[in-house]
Formats: sequence, structure tokens, C-alpha cells
Amino acid sequence: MPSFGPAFAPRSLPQGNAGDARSANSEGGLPATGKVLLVPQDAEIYGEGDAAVLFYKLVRGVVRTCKFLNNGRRHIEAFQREGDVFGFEVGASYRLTAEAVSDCSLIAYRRKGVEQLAAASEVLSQQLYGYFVQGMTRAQEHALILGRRSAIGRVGAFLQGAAQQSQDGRTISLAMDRRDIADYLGLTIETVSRTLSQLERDGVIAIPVSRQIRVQKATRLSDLAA
Amino acid sequence: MPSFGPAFAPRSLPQGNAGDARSANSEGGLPATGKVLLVPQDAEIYGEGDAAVLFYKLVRGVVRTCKFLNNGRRHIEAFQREGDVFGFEVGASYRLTAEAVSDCSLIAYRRKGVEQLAAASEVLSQQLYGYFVQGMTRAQEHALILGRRSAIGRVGAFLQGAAQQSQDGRTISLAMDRRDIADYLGLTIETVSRTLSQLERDGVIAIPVSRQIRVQKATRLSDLAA
DNA sequence: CGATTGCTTGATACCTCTCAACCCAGGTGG
DNA sequence: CCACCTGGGTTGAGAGGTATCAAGCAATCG
Repeated sequence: MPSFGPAFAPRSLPQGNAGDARSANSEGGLPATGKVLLVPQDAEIYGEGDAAVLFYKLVRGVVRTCKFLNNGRRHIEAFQREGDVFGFEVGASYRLTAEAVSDCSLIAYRRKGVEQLAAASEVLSQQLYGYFVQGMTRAQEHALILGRRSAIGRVGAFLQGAAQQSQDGRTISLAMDRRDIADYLGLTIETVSRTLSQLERDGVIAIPVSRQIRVQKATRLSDLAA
Repeated sequence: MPSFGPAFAPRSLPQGNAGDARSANSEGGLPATGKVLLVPQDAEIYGEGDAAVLFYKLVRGVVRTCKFLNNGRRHIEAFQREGDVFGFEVGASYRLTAEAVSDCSLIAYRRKGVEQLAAASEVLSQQLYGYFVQGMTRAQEHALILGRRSAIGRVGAFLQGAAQQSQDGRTISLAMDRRDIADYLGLTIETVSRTLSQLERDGVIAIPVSRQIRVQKATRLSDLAA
């Protein structure tokens, strides 16, 4: 069990995340001693069941954390983005697999050492605590998306979230392919593709190229994700 | 429509440290200073957006934490059971609504006071930390269930989880009605009912009365939740 | 009793999955 | 340069599953 010190000052997190999550360390944060890694696209960072010795902070790129089901399907639990911390486990092993969606650079931390530091540093323990809270909030919002019954509602919610995290709030650059989106939304690639096409026909979005989406009518998008 | 219990009149109770489920108390745990409340079935404990002054530990009964969507639907994020802690927020207000599924008794804690105590007690902060981790794990597993595409897979996963938490591992007493289950699984009450009937016809489960389910073939249930 | 509530069952429409073909851009090699 | 291949994406037709609307049933309650 990690020994976490006083961890409960209501700490404001980069929630909607306007690209702020990157300034996390500087002073008192995660130790700069972590090794920087370069991971090529589609490479595995760690696998479900591996001993959870390290955890990671993503510097550049996109990572998917996912689970492979008995029936051959894949469930993507979350997409990690720049500034996100992932792979910090409670038990001895990873509960998910982490793979690079795009070429990534990330910093690895020794879990054990950081836990010791956290016991002494209030700032650090609060920071780690914040990463956990962020993870839980995301998991709940993901469940909310998957609870929507229609494909258009799920895709709409996904696009809305992606747009909020984009620079101008409406131009989305997708690092992941349609299969990733489908496995994240609990749909098939065909349904994702069809739904995007329909949204484009309806003028809600524009898709100049398949990996780039521009939101044209944000209000209508919000209505879909009702 | 649910005929909402009028008066949410929580009476105070003699501090009977009743069914404390798992987590450590005894020394350094949550302070025993919390008020004990009795909440009647279907009463609201707190509402989304309310100031998050208190959080709660459930002593007896079942609570649902949920969200009401614009389209009139309801999303149940989790069922809280005996020993669970809920309503501990990061921000200033509750992000979900909490309602009593059955008559409940629960202990309320002042968030502010506990946060101060947690700053001093490593045991307590670890305990609260553990509650958060549990919440995140559950949210992820819920997302995993909702990611399953078929109704029988979702219902099967729900039953499997309920059976694991039961006394003998196979006799389930449901505190919630079909609507609660449906809103938790992202299905309709009719589909839930039909799926349960089919599972009974197939001999996987027995339903002597609608709120009681006995698992007959655990292996087949596991296969469904593949 | 009649009314209400929770649950089940039926019929039909709609939506998503499945299987399949096709398109397009990029890469390779003759 | 072009033929060919490949992978990602789109589109089509049909089957299957779930939502919807509706009715029926049992238990509870006034």
C-alpha cells in the first residue's frame, strides 16, 4: 500500500483541461529523476498482469489503456494525453495494458521510490492523489458515455470531449484510428464511420481528412450528448 | 413516477457501530463523531450541485448515486452497499445525486473536519485514499460492463458481481427494482426483464420471486460476461 | 373490491452488427 | 511510370437485437 500523507486539501485539477495539465512539476512535484523514453507507435508500454514497478507521465503523444476480453474484443478504458499520469497501481500488477497510439515520449518513475518521497512531501502526495481523482472522474464520465443508448449520442459525447481539449475548442486532430474510437465507445468501426458521415451530412461537423474534424455547430453536438 | 418520500427526516440514533464491513476502523480510522441518520426508501440524501459539506458511510441498506440527463433519462453510476463511503468530492459541490434504494442508516461526516484530521493521521488519509481507489476501480469495471454490446452480457456481468458480494456466492437479494438495474446497465426495464426470463428458461438462474435470484450455473454466467 | 405498482410478455419499428464490396492514399517493385 | 499490394476508411444489404408501445398479470393497499 502506498503511504500517502495528508492528501486532502481540495486541490483544483485541470478538469476540462485547456492544455494546462503540462505544468505539473517544477517544484515539489514528481522527481526529475525519471528516465525519458521514446516509444514508437503501437508499441506496448506495459501489459496487463505485469509487475507494476514503474508508472509514467506522458510528455508527447497519445496512449491507450485497454483490456483484451475473452471473446477477442478490446475495451479501451481511456486515452492518455500530454501531461497525464498513468500506470500508477494500487496492487502489485497492472490491471490494464498500455500501448502507444502515436509515437510517444514519456517519463518513467520508480513507483517504490516515489511512494517513499510522497510520504515525506505533502505537495507530491497531493499531486499523486490528484492524478487518481482525475482518473476516477474520467472513468465515471466514460461510463456515462457508454450508458447512452444511441451511437450518435456516444460519438457526439466523444467529439464534444475531444473538442474541449483542443486548442481552439472546435478543431480536433485525432491521433487514434476508427477502431480505437469504436473500442472506446463500445461500437463497431462501421457504425462510428457511418455516424461521423451522418453528422457531416447534417452540417454538425466537417471532416476535411479522416483524422481531422472541425465542429461546426457546437450546440447541436451538445444536444446529442444530452 | 416515483412518489418521493416527503420528509427527509433523519433521526439521530444511538451510536451503534453496526455492520462495519471491511475497512479498518478501530484505531486512526474515520472519527466516531459522525451523526447517524436514518433515511427512508427513495429519499434523496444529496442532490447534484449541492454544496458538498458532508460525506457518508453506509451502515445498512443500499444507495444509488446517479445523474439525471437532459433527455429525461437517468444514469446510475453505482450502487453503494454496507461499508461503502460515498459523497466525498474534490470540488465544492456533488457531481451526482444520492438516493436511498432501500431504507438506510448511514453516518455523516463533516468533510472539512475529516480533511484536517487526515492531514495529521496517516492511517486515516490512507483509508480515505483507499475509498477513492475503490471508487475508481468500480467506475472502470462499470465502464467495462457498459462496453459489452449485448444485453445478456451486461445482465450476466451484473448478476455475477452481485453474486460475488452475496453471502453464499450464489443467492442474490436485490434491493433495487428493474428500473434501477436498467438505468445502471444502460438498458430498458423490458429488456432486463426479458433477459432475466431467458436466463431462467435456460436454467442459468432461478427467480423464485422477482427480487431474489439464485445462480444455478456459475460457469455459464461467467461465459456470458466474457 | 378497484386502483396502483412492479413486473412480465407480445408485436412491431428501428438501430446496430455483420459480412461484403469498394474507394483512396501510400508504398513497393518491376 | 505503372501495376500491384496494403491498410485505413467508407458505404451497402441483410440479419439480428433492442427500444418502443401496448397489454396482461400478480401483489399490495386504500
